[in-house]
Formats: sequence, structure tokens, C-alpha cells
Amino acid sequence: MLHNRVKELRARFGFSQGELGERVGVTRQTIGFIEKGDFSPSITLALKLAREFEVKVDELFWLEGDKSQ
Amino acid sequence: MLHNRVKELRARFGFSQGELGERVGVTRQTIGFIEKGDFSPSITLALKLAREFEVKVDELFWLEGDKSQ
DNA sequence: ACATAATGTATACTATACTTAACATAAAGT
DNA sequence: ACTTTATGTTAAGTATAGTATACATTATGT
Repeated sequence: MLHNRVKELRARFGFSQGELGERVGVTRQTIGFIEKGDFSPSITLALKLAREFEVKVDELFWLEGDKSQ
Repeated sequence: MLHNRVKELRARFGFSQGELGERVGVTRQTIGFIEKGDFSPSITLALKLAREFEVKVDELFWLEGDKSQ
């Protein structure tokens, strides 16, 4: 099971779903689906999101029960 | 453009493509394709690979021209 | 020389990420 | 009251991740 902090960080940066989507090259629905946990994005998109929020991918996405690192 | 160090780290750990695939739950062909750069895996698979090699996702996959962090 | 294990590659198939379009709701501004 | 902006959600479509099967090549061991 995959978890993420996209919604939290997006709020912190004051982006709308549409704005964030535009910045990383996807639609607002895609951002919405990711926040909802509906699917596991590609590593390419995950890297772009992490870059946008200036965090490491591992801080943005993690697997259930994976406290490693 | 996405780059990765899967082949290098797999060699360092002495895994065959088949073994590594088994450990992270995909086929050997999928590992082969990733090493070749044929496609961008899901963040879920990327997290499992990083966990296997005990590195952060960002150290295993990165975007072309992205020296950040 | 033969067998086995690992890899490269190709094709067809299935699963899922992601898009497009649409409609509904709520909040904020005029 | 009306408009605008942001979000939730759904359904149908397209693109691509990932599987299954198969065959060829290379390296290693006997």
C-alpha cells in the first residue's frame, strides 16, 4: 500500500491541483487521483513532484509499513 | 529523460535479473526493460528496488539534467 | 562437445497510469 | 443573486507499464 504527502505539501506551497498539475505536466484530475491514493504514479512524475516541493521522493511517497531509511 | 543505476547495483549485490525481479515482484523482463531505460516504472516498484538496494529512490532514479539535492 | 544459467530481444496480451469531458458542490468575491 | 475558482467524482478513451511465451546468444562448468 502506497502513501504520500502530496496534498499536505501542495497546501503548504499554496498550489491548486490545477497549478501543480501544470507545473509537473499532468492534469488536475491526475493530481487529485494521486492525493486520493487511487494509483501509483510513474517514478518520472514522482521525481517531478518531489523536485517541485524540494524534498526527496522517499519523503513524498512511501510503502505501508516501511519505516526504513 | 530518466536515468537509473539498477544494473550497477544489481551487479554489486550479485543478483540475476530473475532473482531481483522475484524479490520485488516483477518478471525478469521488466528488470531488463528498466535497465535498458525502456520505460519509467511505477513509484511503487521504484521504492521496492531502492529498499532492496538500501538506497534512496533519488539515488537510484533521476531525471536528465537534474542535479538538485 | 554438451548442459545450464543469465541475458537480449521480439511479439502479443493484460493491467493500469493518465487524459478528456462532463457534472456537481462549496467557498469567496462582486 | 450571480460569477469565478477550487475540488470531488465518474465514465470512456489512449498511452504505457508490466506479463507470458518464445527463441537466440553468451559465458561457465563438466
